[in-house]
Amino acid sequence: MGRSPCCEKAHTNKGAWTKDEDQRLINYIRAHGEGNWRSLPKSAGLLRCGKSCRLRWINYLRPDLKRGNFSEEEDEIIIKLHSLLGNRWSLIAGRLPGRTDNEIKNYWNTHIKRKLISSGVDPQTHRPLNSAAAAAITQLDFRNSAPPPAPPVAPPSKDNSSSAHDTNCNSTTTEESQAAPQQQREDSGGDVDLELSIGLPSQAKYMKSASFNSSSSAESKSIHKFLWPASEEVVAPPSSSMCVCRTLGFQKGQFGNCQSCNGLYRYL
DNA sequence: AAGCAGTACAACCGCGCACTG
DNA sequence: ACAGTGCGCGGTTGTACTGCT
Repeated sequence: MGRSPCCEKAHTNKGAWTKDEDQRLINYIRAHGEGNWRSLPKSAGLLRCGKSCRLRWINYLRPDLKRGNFSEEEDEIIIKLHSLLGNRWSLIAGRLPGRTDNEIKNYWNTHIKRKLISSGVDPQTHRPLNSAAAAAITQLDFRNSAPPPAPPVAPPSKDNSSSAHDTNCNSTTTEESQAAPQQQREDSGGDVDLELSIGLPSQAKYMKSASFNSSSSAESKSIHKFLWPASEEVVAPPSSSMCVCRTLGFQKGQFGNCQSCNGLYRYL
């Protein structure tokens, strides 16, 4: 049972976008807004896949994009968030206005990874490189008992990356999720200290993932912790129900006060 | 100047989830 | 409950650019 292709590949352009194509896309979105990506190319007179249009707009043409080099501060935020979230680029991008997930992902792979390695830090575990092997062995020892205190970083395989990470987050308490940053602070001489506290973003997609089967109160509390701005205290919502911040009318990715739990939440 | 290797980043691809009928 | 569709995400690839020999 195959998936229907997102577009007629035989009649679509591929590769670099021309200025004319960019202009058509910009004009169309200005007039009609974002969305309906599948039908957009035809309506806009573009011989492109809808997905390609969406990507071009989000990663390159959007007017609110901040082009140019990443600042030192942005570097630190990315490193910090990656240590907490792993390869959740879209979530990391949500904390960096004007930056896209693709941009951050590329920047990570080409700059930060190398920077961390050269300073003796494993970019996946955010631990000192020479102790990474020991950490792996330690994790193996946990396999027969409780879930290992794995670093909050997605493993390379996509199939189990999100599930492993989600499982970790779901049962993760604040102190657990801060273990890696704490380690990093010690390892990097304490130059990165954004005081970020974090838990699992309460996205329905994560709640519904195959790995999410938690029902304990502690875990259901932890899944209500959201990405927190620096220096904000993590406060779990008072009830185990879904936080209502999805209904408060925030723009996607924005932060705001949740009237239900009186906390600062990010609308996802 | 030419060739090569390394780097940067735009774009593509496949998959999973949400939504809808 | 189920299948089809659209969208978003993360991983990967392709290619232009840059620096070195």
